[in-house]
Amino acid sequence: MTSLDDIVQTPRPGLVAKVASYLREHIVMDHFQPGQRLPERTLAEELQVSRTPLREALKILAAEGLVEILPNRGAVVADVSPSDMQEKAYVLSVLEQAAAELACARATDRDIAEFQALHYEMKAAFIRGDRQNYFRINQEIHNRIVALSGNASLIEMHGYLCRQLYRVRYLSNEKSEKWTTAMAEHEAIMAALEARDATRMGEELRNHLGKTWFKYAADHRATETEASPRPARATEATNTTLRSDSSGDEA
Amino acid sequence: MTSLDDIVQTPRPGLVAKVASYLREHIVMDHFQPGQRLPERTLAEELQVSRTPLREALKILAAEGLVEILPNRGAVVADVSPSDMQEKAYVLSVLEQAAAELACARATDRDIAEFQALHYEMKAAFIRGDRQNYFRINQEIHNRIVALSGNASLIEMHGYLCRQLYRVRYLSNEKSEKWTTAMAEHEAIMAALEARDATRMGEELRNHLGKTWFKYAADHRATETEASPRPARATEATNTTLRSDSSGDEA
DNA sequence: ACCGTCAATATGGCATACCATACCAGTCCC
DNA sequence: GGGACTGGTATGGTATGCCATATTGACGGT
Repeated sequence: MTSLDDIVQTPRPGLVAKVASYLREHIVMDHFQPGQRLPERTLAEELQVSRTPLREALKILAAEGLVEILPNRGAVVADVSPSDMQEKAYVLSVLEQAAAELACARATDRDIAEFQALHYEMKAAFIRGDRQNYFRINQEIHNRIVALSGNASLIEMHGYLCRQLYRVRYLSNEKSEKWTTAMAEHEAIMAALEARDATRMGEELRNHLGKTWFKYAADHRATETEASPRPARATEATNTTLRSDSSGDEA
Repeated sequence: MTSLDDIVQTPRPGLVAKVASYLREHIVMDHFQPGQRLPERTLAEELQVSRTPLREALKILAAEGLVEILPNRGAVVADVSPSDMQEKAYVLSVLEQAAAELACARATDRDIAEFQALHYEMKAAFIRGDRQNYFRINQEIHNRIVALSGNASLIEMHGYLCRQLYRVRYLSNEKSEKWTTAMAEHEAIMAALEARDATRMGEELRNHLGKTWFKYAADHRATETEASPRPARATEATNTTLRSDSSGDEA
């Protein structure tokens, strides 16, 4: 009970919210293996919380599709099959297309300038071969397009899908050799935005996402047989992380 | 509030799932006023369950957007503003458009025949002035189109939005005088499906939904002033939710 | 030797008790 | 007389204990 005081320093957002954020983060960042069990007692002990907030957090994550709760058998990290992936990716592309159309109409010159800046930042990372930053900026651009749509529901559902796809999206980025074409598509998207051609931008974006995920599917099928190399408990270092952050996410 | 006992006899799918379904049903069917508080103890007593499963159910419903949980202040039935409504409806139209395109490609002759049957059933209800059945069959048709898309994620998100819109959707149906045009639009949708013209069907459907919701907005603004059967407090508390959206970047 | 069944243990589900916080009312001081 | 502060009460948040169920390993029968 020593470290409980550390937690209680930020009693504002509620414990379950913290636990949920923490688990969400780790699942999304692929620190937990898909299919891995999440036993309540041990996890609760590791996180230094009791089972009740943990259970409620798991219910939230289940509603978000990140974990699966099997009746009387506990929670496991959601295992998203490649076909699920493709379906989700399709919906994602539809949403982003719609977002692009809205964003095109709403974007100020200032917004477009910011997109251009991000775009060239990403291009820089691309040229340097800096996949980490490329990936991050890429995500940022997509998120901003959706944010610019101004449609809260659209933003919410986009986030929902992104969380489920983040893990594999990242891995896909690590592997793919088709960086170059993806970059070219981004150029086209930017051009459409600058021209404020909503329809074209939507189509380019949807096409871009479609290709990206088709590519992923190919990569995945290739490596599927030799997967699951590590059992990976991956639950150390937890005690410090839970309480310190999560005061304000956002941005 | 009596019927939970029937449910509680079967401990099969878990109590929280039952409580969640029960509350979801009642919220969606407009048996609870938007903004109405859901005090844990009294509700738990009424439902003959303890607070723990009720709390977990509320967390699920919060993740589904049907209730709002205010930190340290409890849960209230989500109050969806007209602008929220329109945003959600827009996303709904986008999803159904996409679903229609997929469905057009996948529908068998048998499926199309079934749609025609439903369509004429609906037309019958229309002519009889039977709004109840008209509404039900209408929903059924839309749901089947989405189901036919074969995309589980699309179906899921469509259901998610429908639950949030059901209440007002129903009320809108009760009031609107534009039945006739809606019926005509359905005719056009059917025609496109029969012709297996995916693009046209998508556009017709999206247009149809767009009009429906525009119409709703007009109706709602007209009756908004006199539409408070209850004092409807808790309208002030909408700004601070514990929900942490906007995760998708940052490493 | 193998399969089926039973029991033991581990784990999730639910209830309840306790604690923290927010809201409200009453009083006291300015 | 009004405003601010403080104590009480109502309500949500968290912890824990007990019960139900599922899984697994061992033993006995075929």
